[in-house]
Amino acid sequence: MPKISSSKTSPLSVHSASANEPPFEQPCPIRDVLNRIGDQWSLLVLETLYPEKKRFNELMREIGDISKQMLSRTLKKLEQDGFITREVYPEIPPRVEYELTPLGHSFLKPMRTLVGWADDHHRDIVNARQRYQPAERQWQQPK
Amino acid sequence: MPKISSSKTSPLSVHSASANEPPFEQPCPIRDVLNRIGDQWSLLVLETLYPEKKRFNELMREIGDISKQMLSRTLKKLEQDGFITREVYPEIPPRVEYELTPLGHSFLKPMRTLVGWADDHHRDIVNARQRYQPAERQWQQPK
DNA sequence: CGGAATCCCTCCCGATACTG
DNA sequence: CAGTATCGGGAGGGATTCCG
Repeated sequence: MPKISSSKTSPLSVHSASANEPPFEQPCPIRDVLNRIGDQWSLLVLETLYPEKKRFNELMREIGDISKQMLSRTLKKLEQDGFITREVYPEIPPRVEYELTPLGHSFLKPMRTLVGWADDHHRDIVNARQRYQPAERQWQQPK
Repeated sequence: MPKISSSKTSPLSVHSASANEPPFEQPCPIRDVLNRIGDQWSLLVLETLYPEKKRFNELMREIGDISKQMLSRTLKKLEQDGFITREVYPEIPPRVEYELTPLGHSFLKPMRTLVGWADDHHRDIVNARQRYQPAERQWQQPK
């Protein structure tokens, strides 16, 4: 079983390295991956990019409630990590297309396993939350 | 295919509701789930809890670099969502045991699919990052 | 059209101290 | 032992503006 924990003493903090010091070896693969796709938008962008390449504004429209900034940031991160490619066409007006790489495609499978689970069990989770009582913790709500 | 996007106009923000207004229906299951397990510690705690129940300080020791506060918070969230149970033994000194629920166990499978993928492809990602050049973005680094 | 720069604000999370 | 209260820094992310 692959490890999730950090290696020994090293903190797991995946501080994105400064510009001139690229992130080299991460102590833990899964943490590293999660810190990329665990954000608000990455999964959604990857899914939207399937199956065919799309342009920036296409993605904006299809996703609907993402800001330009976040779409831009997300795309750049995904490109950096090799999940997607970015192709610029020297036209007026400019056109930029994003497309899944083989790595990106291969990621869709485990991702969908997780998405499927989430979909199947979301009701259970919501129900659990509603049933949840702060329990026998005997302190009072502060104020 | 289960949807990832938000439903229509509703923002995806999964603002944890205020204390007296529990989070009812989330617009998107996968987002909801990701916002729980996408944090720094949840996956690690779940994995550490497998296969047998463990006590608070056991978890502290095994994980190693988690603070008491974050362990406490993480456990509470996982308990709320029905991934784990919390059992308090009225002893001196106190003893509290955490254990995976069936829901928690069932989550381990898709989770490991993802972990496995991360493990298999982490090298590719690291390599992609190293190869990455800011590319043909034609503006100059601001200072 | 496809971004980048800036502002700002909200969580996340660590460190510490205190409690039953 | 098993937490909670509190403080505070920093990352995440929305809105807007500017620029090629």
